[in-house]
Amino acid sequence: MNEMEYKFTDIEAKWQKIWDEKKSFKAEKDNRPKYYLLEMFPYPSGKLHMGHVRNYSIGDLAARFYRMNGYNVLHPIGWDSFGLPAENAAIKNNIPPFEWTRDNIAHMKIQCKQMGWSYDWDREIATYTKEYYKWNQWFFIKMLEKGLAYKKESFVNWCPDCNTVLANEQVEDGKCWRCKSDVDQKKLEQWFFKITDKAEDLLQGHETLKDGWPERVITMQKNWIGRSTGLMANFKLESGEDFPIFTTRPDTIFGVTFMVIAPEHPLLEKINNPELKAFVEKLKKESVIDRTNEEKEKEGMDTGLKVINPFNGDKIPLFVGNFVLMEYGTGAIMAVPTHDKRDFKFAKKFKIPMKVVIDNAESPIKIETMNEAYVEEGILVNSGDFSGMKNKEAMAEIIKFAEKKNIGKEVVNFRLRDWGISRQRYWGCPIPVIYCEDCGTVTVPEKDLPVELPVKVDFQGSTISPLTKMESFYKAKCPKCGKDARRETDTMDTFVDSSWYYARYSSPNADNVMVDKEAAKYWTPVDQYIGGIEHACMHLLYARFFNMVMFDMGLVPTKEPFTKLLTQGMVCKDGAKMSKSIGNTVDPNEMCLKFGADTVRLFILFAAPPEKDLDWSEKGVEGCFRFVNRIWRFVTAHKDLYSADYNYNNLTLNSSLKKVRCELHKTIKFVTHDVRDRMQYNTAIARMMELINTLYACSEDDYRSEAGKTVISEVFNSLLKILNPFVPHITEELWQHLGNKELLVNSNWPEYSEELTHDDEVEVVFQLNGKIRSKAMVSADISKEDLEKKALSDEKILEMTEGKEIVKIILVPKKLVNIVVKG
RNA sequence: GCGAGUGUGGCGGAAUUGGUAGACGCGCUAGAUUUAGGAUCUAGUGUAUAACGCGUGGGGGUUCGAGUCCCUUCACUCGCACCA
Repeated sequence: MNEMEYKFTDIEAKWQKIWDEKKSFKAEKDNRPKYYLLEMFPYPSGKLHMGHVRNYSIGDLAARFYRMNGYNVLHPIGWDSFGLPAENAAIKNNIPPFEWTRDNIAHMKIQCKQMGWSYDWDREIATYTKEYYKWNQWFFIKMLEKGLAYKKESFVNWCPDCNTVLANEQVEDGKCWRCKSDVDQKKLEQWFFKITDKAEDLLQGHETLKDGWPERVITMQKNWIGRSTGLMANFKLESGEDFPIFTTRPDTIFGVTFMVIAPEHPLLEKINNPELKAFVEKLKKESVIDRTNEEKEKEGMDTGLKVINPFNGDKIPLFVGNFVLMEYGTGAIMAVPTHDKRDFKFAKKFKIPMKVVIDNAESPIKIETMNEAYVEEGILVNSGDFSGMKNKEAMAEIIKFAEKKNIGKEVVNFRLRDWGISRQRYWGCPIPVIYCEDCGTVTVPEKDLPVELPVKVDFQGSTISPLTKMESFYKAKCPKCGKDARRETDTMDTFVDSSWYYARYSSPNADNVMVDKEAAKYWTPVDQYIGGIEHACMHLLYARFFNMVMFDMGLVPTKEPFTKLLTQGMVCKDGAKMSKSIGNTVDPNEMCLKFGADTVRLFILFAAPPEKDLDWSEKGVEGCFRFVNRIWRFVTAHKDLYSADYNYNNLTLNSSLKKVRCELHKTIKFVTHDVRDRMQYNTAIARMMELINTLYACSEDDYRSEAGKTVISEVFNSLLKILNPFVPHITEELWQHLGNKELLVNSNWPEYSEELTHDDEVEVVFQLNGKIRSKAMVSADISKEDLEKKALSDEKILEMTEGKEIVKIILVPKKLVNIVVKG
């Protein structure tokens, strides 16, 4: 066997074992500046997929980079281990979710180590352990005490055949994915977190995040929160009863010709009309997504009731409609068909009269010829004293008028809804509440926490949560009066688990507190967070909300949990997202067996910049494998020339060695910049490939000279270090081959000399009217005058400017001379 | 529907501040080496009716100069509150 051969399997296993034994990545508090790098923790689905490989390879590169740059790096991992897939697997294969999850974690942990990711495994956490979810329960109680948790009735997708709640993704075309029966909307008592209480804070926080977060994530969150100022107008029913509605378009209030209420509106219960009742029941069955879909036919029916517009006294009909949601505003809207697309369609369908109140000065609007709503700006008409005003100005004026006349007031409204956390499922954190006939809703006392989730369960092929059938779980004593009572069998949304895990990593084993304040003070906030863009609104908003509450409680030192955020793109193949259902997945394990983890990591970092979608290509992986082999061959072939204590005293370099050295320093400069300032890893790798190409281009004789040995030594010394965060195993092995005793992971990132990055000569282009006509090599420090002279005396330029008038000359040092000519 | 993105060679992508479009890699072509294949090394590779030509989804604009800025238009992708 050739000892020069690159045996990646042995090499990778060897270094993984050494890092593990030496606990090379253990993070402990010390005097160095800390750097907390976190990737969104995985759901233990069974085995790693390429999305994981991408996410964690990006993070690992950064972690290793900051470690080499003198930071005390915290780089932890854990498992988001509650959730629906474990239940589905349990029903299908008759394995309890606990066992399924535990085994998946064990397997994926091995896989993580095989990728060479530098985690502090002593800080591993899993949300399905009682040591973790106990603090979910504790926090829930705190939220309740603060008035930030409450219970209310809310709707769920309900399959009457399976007798169970369905997630949105389990509803396909309004039918249950398992039994294909029609899905109902069922009203249930559910727990909510009052995230709307922090809506203003969440918006304000964006100010502190704007330097570290992608602009588009902030924009998405702002839109998701959807703050709008509008008018709460006091319409009245004919009976005199108050009927307030919220509108963001008070300027159109004189044009209201009908009103619409949500099918869930309580007013409907008072109307005794069997036909209407049946219709309302039908509407209630539609899912929210369908109802708000503009494509979908607008359904509605006249309730027979009339409403009075307090601004002009108009008596208008009240409809019930599927597109109005009880959750938003007051569950009722005023409809202005002439100036709202949805209202227009609805009015046409039900032949409701219309009234123009905003007119276009250039081409006046006529109702008879209107075939769509006029939603542009304009001048108010038919609007009492406000007629003639610009509609934008009228908004504020009408609100002012309403407040003075006491027929309405300015209200800030949010699109953001409170966060429903109840799940009628087994595999989640139990909600620590007991229902007593006498005392009502009673929280479980802190000393009795955690409320343990039983792990020995049998689904018996059914989708219904086993907790509801398990007496030993739901039978409880009331903590207040001691009487027999019933325990809550709903569990928490798994987003609760993932809303504070980043803080837990600072003190993962604390058994008396949720988060150790001192530890959190040192380690949090997360300096760099990395995960998919799909979490832009939900997870990232929930976590920010939790952190604000934890900040208020003094548990964490900052309001915001994640200083910088990187959203990585998807991994695609054949033009579509890699997914099991499409069947275009590539198994990371197989790739590692074929090429080694170093190559797989390198490819995934090289194929696209982190933020963009990445196209998987095995040919591309082979290309990276070639590059890794080129490094291996070059270093092993020249290792006898290396010495750790090289120096350049009294040495002069010939031009090719000078070029090698210049390329080295340029490479260090650009890689450092790309990794630290731009997080643009694909170009960093391209730079290193160029350096390897340069190394191969220089002659053996040059390398074998005294000066060459010194250059080789400097090159190896720096190159292996800058390559290390990308391909940690092979570089560590080569580093050892060179005779170094210290681990490369403990070495420092190399410095570069700015002076050495400068070329003696640069190529400058000569343009005529912006088009390149000639090029020349010039000394890098040529004066402007000389450069201009050189351009004007260039043969090609002389030829082409002959007989023409030179109007202007533009000079960009080291780049170009542009001569502007006339005629 | 609402919200957010992306369009550059045969392909993945590069171009950091408006300044040489196509770095780097894949693929392809030729050569060297090899019994052959593979591997490796070297050279070439946007297009072309070969010109002071054309070229960053299409059209228009600003500028000495536009992939980059502005207007407009088309196509595709992702998220939407019980998947995580």
